[in-house]
Parts: sequence; structure tokens; C-alpha cells
Amino acid sequence: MAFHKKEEFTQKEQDLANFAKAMSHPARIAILKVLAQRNECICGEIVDILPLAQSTVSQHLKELKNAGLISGTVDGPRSCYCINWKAFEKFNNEFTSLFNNLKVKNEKACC
Amino acid sequence: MAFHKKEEFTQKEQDLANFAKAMSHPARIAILKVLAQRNECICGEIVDILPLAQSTVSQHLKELKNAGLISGTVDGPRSCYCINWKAFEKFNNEFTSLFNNLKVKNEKACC
DNA sequence: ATCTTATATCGCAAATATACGATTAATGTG
DNA sequence: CACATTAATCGTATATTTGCGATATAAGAT
Repeated sequence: MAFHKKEEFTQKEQDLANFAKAMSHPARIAILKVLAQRNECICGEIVDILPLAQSTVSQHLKELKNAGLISGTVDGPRSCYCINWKAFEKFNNEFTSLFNNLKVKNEKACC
Repeated sequence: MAFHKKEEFTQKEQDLANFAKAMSHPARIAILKVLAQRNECICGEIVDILPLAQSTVSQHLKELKNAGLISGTVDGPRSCYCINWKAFEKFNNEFTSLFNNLKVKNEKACC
């Protein structure tokens, strides 16, 4: 049975969906907020702030990293995470423009 | 075992995450695109366009509706969907401002 | 009244995501 | 070198998502 039909959509649709997926959990939103509020790379205090176990936080960080939204360098006993603003902005723009272009035409004709 | 820790985050974080979740599948992005490209409410041709079964499309529509991103009126044998631009814009703005505010300070100090 | 058409819903199977504790790995400290 | 600290990874349980076929529903057409 052919599950997993995601590949049948355009690359852009998939990329955008992956970005959204990375943002689709409040823990990951919270992590990004913590990272954003810092002027420097944060070194692991995220676990103390979030109501989640260390392994769970680590997993969320991994997902954000896979999505390209954060970058992290492991340095032995401590690691250093910060937001990848470039990637973030790229997705945010794509996301916004996807609909804003069409909005003006559409908005009046709606039910 | 206490699963489902999502409630332990702020309402705003949860709302934003739910919005992102609604956008986290390429099929739903594609549906929104189809709806946006129309000047009128679309009446069910979405199934013909997407590579998914009718029941699956119906489910995705339901999720978009639950998230408040589209509105749909069922009228017997046909239904009428269109994008809820107001809700969409609200989320999009929240989403953008969440990080843009903090970006200026942060961007230089990053690793 | 029966048939057709369009769509929602139900029931199920498979895949993913979420969470945690235990373990491992890597480095710095006594 | 033994030990503490920090974070990644593994194994596992549970929950959620995704997808489809079958069925139900609702209205128009014949």
C-alpha cells in the first residue's frame, strides 16, 4: 500500500510544509523564543526553562536543526544553539507571499 | 504517564503551533493555493486536482476548517470552500512579529 | 420514487510524533 | 585517573496523523 503521498506535491509545497511542521509544536515555538531573546548562543538552559525532560528537549532541538531553523555546535559537554535567521526569513517570506499576492483579487469574491 | 504536555505552554504558543500544524502538510498547502487562485468559492474540484482519495481530501478540508483557515458551507450535494483571510492574516502577523521584534538585537551576536 | 452526484463520516491499517528513562559520549575538574 | 557535568542517542510506550474503502447523507435529475 502506497502511503506517504507527500512526495507527490511540489518541492515548494513540501518545503513550506516542513517548515510549518517544525513550528507545529508549542515546545519548539517556546525554544525559538528563548533562543531569540538571547543576545548570545544559549548553552543548554533550555531544559531548565521548559517543562520537559532533557531527552525530549534534545529531540525537539534536533528537529529544529533538521528543518534548518537553528544551528548548533556541540562542544564536548556543552552545546551552543542559535536561530538561523536567514533560513527563517526565507521561509517566512515564501509563506507570506504565497497568499498575499492572491489576496487582493480574492478577498471580495469570498462567501 | 502524563503525555500530551502541550497544555503546559502559553495559549499564544499553542495557537501559533496549531496554525502551523494546519499548514504542515503539502496537501493542505496545495488546497489553500487552489482556493486562493479562485475568484469564487470552489465547489469540490479540489479532489480532481489533488492526488488523493475523496475521503482524504475531505479530511484535510476539515482540518483546515477546524483551524479556522477556511470556511465552508455545505449545500446538499455540493459544498463551497474559501479562505478565511482574516484568520490567516492574524496568524501570519503574529507569526512574523514574534521573531522580527527580536531579530535586530540578536542577529549580530549569533554563532 | 429511484437514480445520480457530491461530500461527509466511519472504521481500520500503517506511519509519525511525542515523551520519558536509561545509556552513551565527550570534556572538564579534583 | 576517577568523577561530575552536559547533551545526544537508544529503546519503548502511547498518541496522533495520514490514507483509503465503504457507507451514509443530502439534494437534484429523470
